[in-house]
Amino acid sequence: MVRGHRRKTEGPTGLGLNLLLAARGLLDSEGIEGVTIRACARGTGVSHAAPAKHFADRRALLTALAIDCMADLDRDIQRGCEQADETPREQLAAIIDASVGYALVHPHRYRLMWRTDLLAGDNPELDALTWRIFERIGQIVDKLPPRDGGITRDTRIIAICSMIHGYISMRIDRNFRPASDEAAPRPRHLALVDLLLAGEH
Amino acid sequence: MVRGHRRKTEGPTGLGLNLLLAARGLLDSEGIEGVTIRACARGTGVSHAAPAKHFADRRALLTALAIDCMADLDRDIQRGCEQADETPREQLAAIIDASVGYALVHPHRYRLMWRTDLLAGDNPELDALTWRIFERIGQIVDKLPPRDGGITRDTRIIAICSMIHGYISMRIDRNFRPASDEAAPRPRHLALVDLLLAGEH
DNA sequence: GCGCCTAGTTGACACTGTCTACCGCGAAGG
DNA sequence: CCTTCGCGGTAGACAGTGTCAACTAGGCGC
Repeated sequence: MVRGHRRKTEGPTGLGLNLLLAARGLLDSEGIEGVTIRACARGTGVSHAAPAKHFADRRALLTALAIDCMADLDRDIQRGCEQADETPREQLAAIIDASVGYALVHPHRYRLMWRTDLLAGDNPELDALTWRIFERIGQIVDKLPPRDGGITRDTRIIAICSMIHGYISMRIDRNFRPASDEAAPRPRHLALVDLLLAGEH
Repeated sequence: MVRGHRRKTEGPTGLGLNLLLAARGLLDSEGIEGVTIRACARGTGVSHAAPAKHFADRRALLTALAIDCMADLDRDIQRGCEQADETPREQLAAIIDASVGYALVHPHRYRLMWRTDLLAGDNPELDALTWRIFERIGQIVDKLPPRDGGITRDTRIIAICSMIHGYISMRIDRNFRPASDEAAPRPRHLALVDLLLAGEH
């Protein structure tokens, strides 16, 4: 499968890395359905069964790819947060802005990351990355005044994540009224910040 | 393809209907990947190429199935709304409750409905159903006091839909912290109502 | 009765993931 | 230096898949 001893927790090496590169290209150009083991093999100039030596099956390949993408997204978010003001509102806006931006530029990547039905079920690495992003939201929640009514920190995090994720998903999947969104004067996703922070001050 | 004259706008008939039934069964038991043309044909006791006479390709089959499911969901939502109080809060809670309920009982159906990348791109029937659900939210927004800050009606609708859809998607795809949700004392999705309506009164 | 069209049939093709058997080569051990 | 062994690659096969083409039974209009 993969060489036994490798320093630390490092991704695939050699051909495995090239396969992932090819997979990413296919994902961007043809969508998830286009990421096939054989197509990756062709794109790397290697026989159709070679990838099996690096990825147990297609799930494993897609999972590795999803981890890559999730790490990318997390990096984008981090960069955005660093360049923004420290206030909760600006931090939240930065996260939303970075996420929406990433998803609109790489829709297939965003879709893949969350399609856990296509990925390996038990995946600590992906879970850790997801948790990191959630926790960024958690830090924002912590800066907000506490809420009454038995609404827990977790619930507030989930609510924010849900709205962001739902908005992005529906944008990507074109579920909104025809182009009612793309043409908005001020990017609509920034209005979400106002709505999320309503009644918080 | 389909018989020329049919009264009004009616779904497939005869074998086409049985194929859809088989498809729904496969969707529920094996997920989207399991809904294959040949499996539907087998389940209906017909040759592997027969479905082509009723559905141009797999997309068309999945699209018809998605329309069925969306109509189901809409019916559930309607029933929920009718049994609830007229207040915006109760109406919104009813919509969320019905949607979450439907999605948790039929996760694959809910997933399929929104995977427009798998469905036929141009689909007025599905669009109309989606719009109907959106508009139910719109009616609730209309009952709320107006908001300042250049937040349009559309934006408010989109925000609410986004949170609901995002929450459901992440529940279905198990993206939340391990089971942190299923065990909540009061169903967490009802807390979303409070958060969505924060600062609205 | 004659066509013709509809809805089904079988068969084929290219593609997929996955399994098996093979093989070459470099490193380890004696 | 020679042997052995396993890693990373190869080709080939198998069961699926969607889709297309050719064929056929049967009912309808004329």
